[in-house]
Amino acid sequence: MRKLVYDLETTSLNVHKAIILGIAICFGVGVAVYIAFPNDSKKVEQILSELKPFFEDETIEKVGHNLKYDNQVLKRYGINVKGRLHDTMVMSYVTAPNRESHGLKHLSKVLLNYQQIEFDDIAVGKTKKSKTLEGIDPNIVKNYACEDVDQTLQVFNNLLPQIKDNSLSKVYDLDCDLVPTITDMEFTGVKIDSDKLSVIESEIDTELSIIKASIDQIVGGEINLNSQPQLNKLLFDKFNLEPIGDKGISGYWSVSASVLKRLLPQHSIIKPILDYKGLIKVKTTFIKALKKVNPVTGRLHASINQCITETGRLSCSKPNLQNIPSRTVGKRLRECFVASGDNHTLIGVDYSNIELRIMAIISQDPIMVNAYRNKEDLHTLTASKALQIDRSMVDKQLRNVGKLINFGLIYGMTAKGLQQSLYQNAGKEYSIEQCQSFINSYFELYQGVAKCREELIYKATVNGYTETLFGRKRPLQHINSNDSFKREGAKRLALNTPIQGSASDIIKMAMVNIHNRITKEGLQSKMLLQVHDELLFDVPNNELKYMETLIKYEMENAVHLPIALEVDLQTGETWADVH
DNA sequence: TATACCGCGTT
DNA sequence: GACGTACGCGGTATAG
Repeated sequence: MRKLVYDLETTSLNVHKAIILGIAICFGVGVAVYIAFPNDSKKVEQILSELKPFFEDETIEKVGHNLKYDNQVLKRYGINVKGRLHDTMVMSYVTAPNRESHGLKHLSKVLLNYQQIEFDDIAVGKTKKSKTLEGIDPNIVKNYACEDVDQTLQVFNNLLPQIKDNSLSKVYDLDCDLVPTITDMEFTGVKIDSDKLSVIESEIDTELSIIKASIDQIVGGEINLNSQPQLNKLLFDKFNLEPIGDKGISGYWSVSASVLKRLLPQHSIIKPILDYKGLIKVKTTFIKALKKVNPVTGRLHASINQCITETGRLSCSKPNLQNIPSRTVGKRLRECFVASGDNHTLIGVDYSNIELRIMAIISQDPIMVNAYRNKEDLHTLTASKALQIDRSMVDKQLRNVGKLINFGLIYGMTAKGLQQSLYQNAGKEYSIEQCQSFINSYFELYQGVAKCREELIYKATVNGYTETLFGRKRPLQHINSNDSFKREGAKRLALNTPIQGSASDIIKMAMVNIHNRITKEGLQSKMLLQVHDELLFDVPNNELKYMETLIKYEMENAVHLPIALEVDLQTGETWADVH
């Protein structure tokens, strides 16, 4: 099999503006070819069109570092890279998700003991952020680019045996298959209704100034509500409120929302402060984020990161679209995520209770498995058993308590954690003892889960890592620590990571299969976002019915497990309509 | 200007 | 003494 190892040097990390300065290519273990492109888009296009057949040859394996980036640049020049992909960043990630860096230079240093030329040493620019290779002597760029290609191939050869020896091939292949999917998602971006965004912003501005005025009046002067020291002075010195909770490392009392809520009865200023904090967060974080629309494409292109989390989940940044409000005051912002045109519709699909189902599958707990097979309501069942009441007595509120206990299980709950969760999310005040008894009753009901937890912890203790259903491994350095706090933390991860990570593996499989079908069948539909157990699509209306069936099928059948997976699918004009 | 800490949005 | 997973990112405070 022939291998094409390649690396591009561009003037900007923003792929929609990227101008190629250099490209180094090496066919297998051979001679590196370096081509310097002048800052001349015609010339770039001409040379790239000559290289196109190699990139698009299905029989040539491709090796690169962070190919999501390079392939996106190539895509912009009309090249759709085909053939088996190998990505050394992904290799680093699956072999050691906790590695301090997955950067090529770091890998080269720690795996091959080679010190590469640093970008900062050859690039020019005033600040670290604005450094660029533009205008640099082509010979210098050449050495830099060729070194990257050389080291990429060496890192590849170094890590490939590790993947095979540690049975990581399955998740490695999965993550490689996902690269083109994510490349396309980033490239596509999402359409934002900027007019609606402006309307929402001005409404929030108005409300903010009203609240701010009333606060200033009560205070009798200006105060910065974002400042913990200033709020401490105001509340605990000037107004003499009784502090709740504890001081942080900084020496100030916490003034977080949960603390402020408990201070509500003490002073009339607390309510407007809470309102202000909620709104200012929406303005400074989320509205600001949605304004980062790319002027060239007119769409919002976030970074979807594949090699960050230790569980195998994706993350999202610049901006983070995985934490746009869905329940709190800013949830209206989801109305600004719209279909790409008049004849397009959004489809939102989420797995229902995927993590709990995986818990049932991993543990093979008979009560839990039966509940799912018989389509019983697990939250109600949990509530009745944990609270030791008859099932007919479980109302909506108590069902919610059951739900929170079920969630607590996944996170490795302690009595204290459960107490806080029940107070914050359900407004229920239980004693530590009561919460401990809930947990005890819980594990009495789900004995298979209790046993499974012990086994997972034992396995982690022996192996030094925990793993997902599909073999993705997460090292747990502290699992045998003498420090009980660290050790207990690692024990929670020994349970949580298989659940969270397996769910993530499954949605990744679904994403790959859906993307493959869209590509192979020549469909115009686009996958836009992934939010851990949820996918968002933009589809032309003439594909709507077909895509609904396709997506539902591929998500529910991504993998066949002892308990069936179910998804909820919705269609609509905006993200708010489909969630 | 860079870093630490706090706080908070999602799952 | 900490006491629920996984993140990204905004702000202030502080040190350089």
